[in-house]
Amino acid sequence: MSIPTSIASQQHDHAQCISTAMDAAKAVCAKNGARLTPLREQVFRLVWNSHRPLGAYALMDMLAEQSTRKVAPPTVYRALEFLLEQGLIHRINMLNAFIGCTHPDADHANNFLICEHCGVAIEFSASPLQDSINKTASDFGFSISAQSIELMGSCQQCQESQP
Amino acid sequence: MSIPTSIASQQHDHAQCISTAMDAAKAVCAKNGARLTPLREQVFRLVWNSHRPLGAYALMDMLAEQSTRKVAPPTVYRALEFLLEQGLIHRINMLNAFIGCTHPDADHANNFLICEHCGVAIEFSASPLQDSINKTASDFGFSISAQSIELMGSCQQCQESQP
DNA sequence: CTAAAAATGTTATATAATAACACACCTTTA
DNA sequence: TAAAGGTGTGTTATTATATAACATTTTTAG
Repeated sequence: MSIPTSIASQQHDHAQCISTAMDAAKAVCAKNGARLTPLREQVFRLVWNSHRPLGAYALMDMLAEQSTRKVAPPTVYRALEFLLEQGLIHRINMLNAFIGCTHPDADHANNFLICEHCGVAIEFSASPLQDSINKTASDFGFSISAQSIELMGSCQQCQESQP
Repeated sequence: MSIPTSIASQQHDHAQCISTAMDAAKAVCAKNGARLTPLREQVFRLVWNSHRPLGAYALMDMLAEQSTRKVAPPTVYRALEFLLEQGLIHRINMLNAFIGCTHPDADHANNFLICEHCGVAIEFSASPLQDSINKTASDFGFSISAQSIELMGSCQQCQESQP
């Protein structure tokens, strides 16, 4: 498990959280020779403003608010595409939404627990799960190029507060 | 593994395949006191016409072809919603598309291998995988209400024929 | 038979994503 | 330095996916 549950509780230092993500992002881009332009960084920060997946149009509205100038869909989609390519964010397919990757350097498990009450998504990786996935694919002679594992439900706190 | 790989090969008796699915669907609806109306059955058959996930608008076009009358989106979306509720089809989130469920009576694992070359999607279930999923959720105190496991890649035959 | 419920038809609209082309800013190099 | 090419962004239009809201028909239940 790569992420402590406390993230879901909003009881963590989120400024620190963003700062760490920002540093990691810069390192990744430097390593890849990719340019984290001001626009891309702005979108990245917006994505990281919460631990909730955000839709492209929500991000676009936030961008527009921040920059006074009009912002069109391709602007945000291109930034998102770049961030996805660099492995700095993930797309949550069940929600058509995007969320910051919490371990951009490690293996890219891309597994999520998503709370349908508070909206928080927690990225996790678990070796036995991945082993099982790989074994299944192997049994079918299937070669995996991308995997999406999304578990929708209720996080611990929402279960406790909404009985 | 609930589905033989041979399904992917299109070397199976697909008429039989549809017929079996149709019988199972009728049984499920009977059990649930749900009405498999002509329209819903028509959509179900269209979904089952291949082992490839089909988009709602593709299904709509097929419906329109079959029925001479004009068909609007809500028509097909409502039928799809019904079939989803009854567990007779699944939605592939990575593709915004729908596919027939190959084991509508059993537990609903909802796990897919999807070939990006031939488009065939194979539903599978694997106990160790599910155990691992459940353990992860349990570790986080997370209660799962819906799960989506989609593995995109290349099936055995496509790997062999496209080296 | 009649009222309520369920299903379908119909029109409009919301939401998500991309295509196509223009322009600006580099950097390379001739 | 100027031309050429690449990359990133702006802009407009369009495509793709999905739902809201209300009218009408069909089915079921009392």
